[in-house]
Amino acid sequence: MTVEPRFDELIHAPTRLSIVSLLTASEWAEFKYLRDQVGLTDSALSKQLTTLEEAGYVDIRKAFIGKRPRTSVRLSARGQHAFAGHVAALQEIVARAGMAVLPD
Amino acid sequence: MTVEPRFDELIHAPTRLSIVSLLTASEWAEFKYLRDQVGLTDSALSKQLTTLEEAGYVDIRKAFIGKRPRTSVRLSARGQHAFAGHVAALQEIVARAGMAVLPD
DNA sequence: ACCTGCACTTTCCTTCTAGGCAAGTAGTTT
DNA sequence: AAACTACTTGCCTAGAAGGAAAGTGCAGGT
Repeated sequence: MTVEPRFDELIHAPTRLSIVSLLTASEWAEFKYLRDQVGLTDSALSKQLTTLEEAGYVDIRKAFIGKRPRTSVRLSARGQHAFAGHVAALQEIVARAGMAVLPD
Repeated sequence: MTVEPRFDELIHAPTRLSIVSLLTASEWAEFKYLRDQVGLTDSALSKQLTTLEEAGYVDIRKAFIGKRPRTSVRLSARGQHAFAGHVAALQEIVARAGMAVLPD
């Protein structure tokens, strides 16, 4: 169950970090939901999802709910693994940091 | 001892994150040491340190060791606090992320 | 006095990225 | 046919990062 720490620049970027972390919490997440949670425009989110998809980190499902299209996204196995690796890398950084005297 | 989580974009950026985390581990760190650890050119590091100094996150000491100038850097109290807050924010993100089934 | 070297700093330049807006696409409803 | 929903793509701008090279200040050698 040991995950090799691997700092992932693609995941690290603030917006994608929030997108990915939202996705770990859910199975399929809808486009509008993500857009509102991360606070992006449709276009910006669309591009980030494309970036994540091209990296193989997310699966994108375009389904019809009734007669309206719905785009949903989830982390792929690769994406989950990359996220876990990135978190491990961050934890390593924090661990190396002495976590010394913190002035309150 | 509770640190309020506060995502800090300035600290989050990869190079500065590594600089700051190196600084938490030491008291005063020398320019050359930092430069080699983070793998930057002199100019790039100099600029990052200026950025951190302007944010009030580091103290920069220019002393003469023998007759040669030595620039050393350390985290300021502000910098330590900001780093701790950022780490707390990251931990919150990780905590919210279900940390679900990780395929090995 | 002059030139070189060290230890950075600053300037200039290129590249990359993110995000907004507006236009485009496709199917749907009125 | 026009408008609307749900995105996607193209165009553009602004900001950030980093390298190369020139600049600064002090020290030592010739």
